[in-house]
Amino acid sequence: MEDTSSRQTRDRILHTAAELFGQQGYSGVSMRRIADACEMKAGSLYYHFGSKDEILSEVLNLGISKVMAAVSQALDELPDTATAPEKLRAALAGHLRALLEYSVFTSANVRIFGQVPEVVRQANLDARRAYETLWDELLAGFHAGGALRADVDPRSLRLMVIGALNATLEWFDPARGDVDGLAARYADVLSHGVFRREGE
Amino acid sequence: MEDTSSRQTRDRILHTAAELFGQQGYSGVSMRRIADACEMKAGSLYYHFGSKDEILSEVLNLGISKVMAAVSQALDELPDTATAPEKLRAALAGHLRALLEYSVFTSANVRIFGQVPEVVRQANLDARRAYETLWDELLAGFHAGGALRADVDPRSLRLMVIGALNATLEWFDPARGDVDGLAARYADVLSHGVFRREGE
DNA sequence: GAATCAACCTAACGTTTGTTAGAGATCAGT
DNA sequence: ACTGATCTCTAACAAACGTTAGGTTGATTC
Repeated sequence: MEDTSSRQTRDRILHTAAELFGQQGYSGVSMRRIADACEMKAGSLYYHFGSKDEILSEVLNLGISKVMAAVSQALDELPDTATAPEKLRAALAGHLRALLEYSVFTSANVRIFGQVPEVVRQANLDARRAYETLWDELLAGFHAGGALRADVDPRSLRLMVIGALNATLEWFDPARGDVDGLAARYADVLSHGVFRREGE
Repeated sequence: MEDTSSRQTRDRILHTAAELFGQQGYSGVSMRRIADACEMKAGSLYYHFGSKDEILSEVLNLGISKVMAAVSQALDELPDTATAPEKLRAALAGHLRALLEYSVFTSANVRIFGQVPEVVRQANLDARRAYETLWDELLAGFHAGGALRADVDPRSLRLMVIGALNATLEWFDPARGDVDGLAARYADVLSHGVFRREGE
């Protein structure tokens, strides 16, 4: 990735568009608003992108690749001796950091994917499936290793976990709370449940 | 609530708008599209509603009141002898039934609340707070009764639970799965966690 | 049967939408 | 100083937007 001035404005457009899409929805944001926020005119956007859909598509794809990289890295940094609960917590933290801390693309993806034109949604599905596979393999490892309870389906668990994480976007403010602490609490509840055990 | 013919088309407009808003976002749906789906002309909508925002506002408020009624009823139908896990499961089932099975208003609310004009969001906040209080009281009851683990904060738990439930909207298809079963699995994971206990 | 009313339609308003063509600006290489 | 490429602007296009005023319809009331 070269770092020309053209590339910089291109990135700025994508970053701005992701922010606005996440706040107001796809149709709620016009090309002129994006251009305004980039201190440009609407027509100039078309030098860098062929259409509004093309911006959206790139925003969505970036969203998945960022969160996928974050989770992969979090898992890679773990020692080989890490237990299943430790791996789970690391993966949660990776996902939450991308979602809440540094990736407007990931948060935009989560927020607007459901209301995006069919064509663009299709173009994002491959990336999404790859990310889901990452999780499925992690959870399948837990399952195969006997760490998971036998009556917990790994695939359903993936949907539940990722869903629960994505929902934090609606209320968690990273400026007022610690993301890693949040991940730890989620991992704890998921691992051990919320109710006191008998005999405690 | 009288059942005049005017009231019926009014309800039809609200129902249709909720469906479309949930699928395409608020700005993604025009008055003409709503009117089309209702077999009317756009201008006629203004006989029943003062503006598009007014439709949206009513959709959002209906969404909360429906899910609140569903959870209240699910809890009321429980015998007084019900345990904390049983109450939790009943509340989850009520929320999920409204969200996934019969209330397009609730699902629309969950999907678009984050990207709605400021004024309309404010107008929905009172209802939302009332619903949150319902959950807070339930969980505070668990806490006071000693059912909850001491290191689990009831308020954080509420955010986690409702978020996890709302996220099912993105993948669960009520035509292909059993909502009560889903609620049972969620309640089970939340209650006891996903990992095998030592000594099992 | 004339008058009244609720419910809907028609036709238009001013604005905003995504997009395009072509004209300017900026700057590096010669 | 000139050329060419790169980047942005201006100005406009047709279409769609939310909204409104006034007319048409069919049923109800006197």
